Amino acid sequence: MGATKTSHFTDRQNKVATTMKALAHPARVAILEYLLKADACICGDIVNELPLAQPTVSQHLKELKNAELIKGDVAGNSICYCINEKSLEMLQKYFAGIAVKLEKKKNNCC
Amino acid sequence: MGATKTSHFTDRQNKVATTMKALAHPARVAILEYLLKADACICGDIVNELPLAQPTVSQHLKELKNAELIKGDVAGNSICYCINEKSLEMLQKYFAGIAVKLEKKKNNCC
DNA sequence: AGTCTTTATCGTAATATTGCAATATAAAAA
DNA sequence: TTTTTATATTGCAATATTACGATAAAGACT
Repeated sequence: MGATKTSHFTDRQNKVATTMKALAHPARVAILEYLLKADACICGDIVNELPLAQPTVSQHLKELKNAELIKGDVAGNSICYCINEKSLEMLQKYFAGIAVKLEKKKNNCC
Repeated sequence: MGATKTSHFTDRQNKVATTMKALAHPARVAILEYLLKADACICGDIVNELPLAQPTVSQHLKELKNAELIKGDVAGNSICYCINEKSLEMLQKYFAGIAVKLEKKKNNCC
């Protein structure tokens, strides 16, 4: 074994897990936070910002893109990566929903 | 190589990534959602709920506990696992903060 | 005491992730 | 067209994760 048994869980649970996995590495968190505060979003800037080699950063960008957390537009010679607002809005709502449910529960256990 | 270069990132970025990693598996998302809706929080119930063997579930529970997303109290013979509200509140605020920053940016790029 | 029930841990095989050097690709500049 | 610049891909070694059978540990119940 060793592979995640995705088929046994709901699409929703797999989607959440996949999105979380994309943020389960400090480099990818750093990329997201950089895109959030920077004016530009050129790949080269991100590579310069991070303490990792260019191929490694490229791989992390690919994973963020696969998870639809960012999108990349060709800008002449380079690529402009930007945050995909929809996915982050989804995450925000997911945790806001959890907070509401927790509020309703009000520690009625443990 | 193969190990994450945590030392090159901020404590905050590593903390976020670690918390996300704990939710980067559908079984752990399912556990969280079960604890959110269930009245009880006994380990055995979780094992019955999930399509995985008992040792596997135990391992996932341990990871959620290490990430401080849940806590486990001994209840006689069994263990009562509950959601750690503080960590989920932290996550909710993290994504709410991102949403605010995105609002301010208002798509001024790409 | 012995037995049952519940949960954790160990050991290990299968698979996935991380990181980077080397190389490929493709548009821009000369 | 050649060269430079920017990014992606390939290949591979090191490490981490996932899953589970076997077994251990610890409280509950005769």
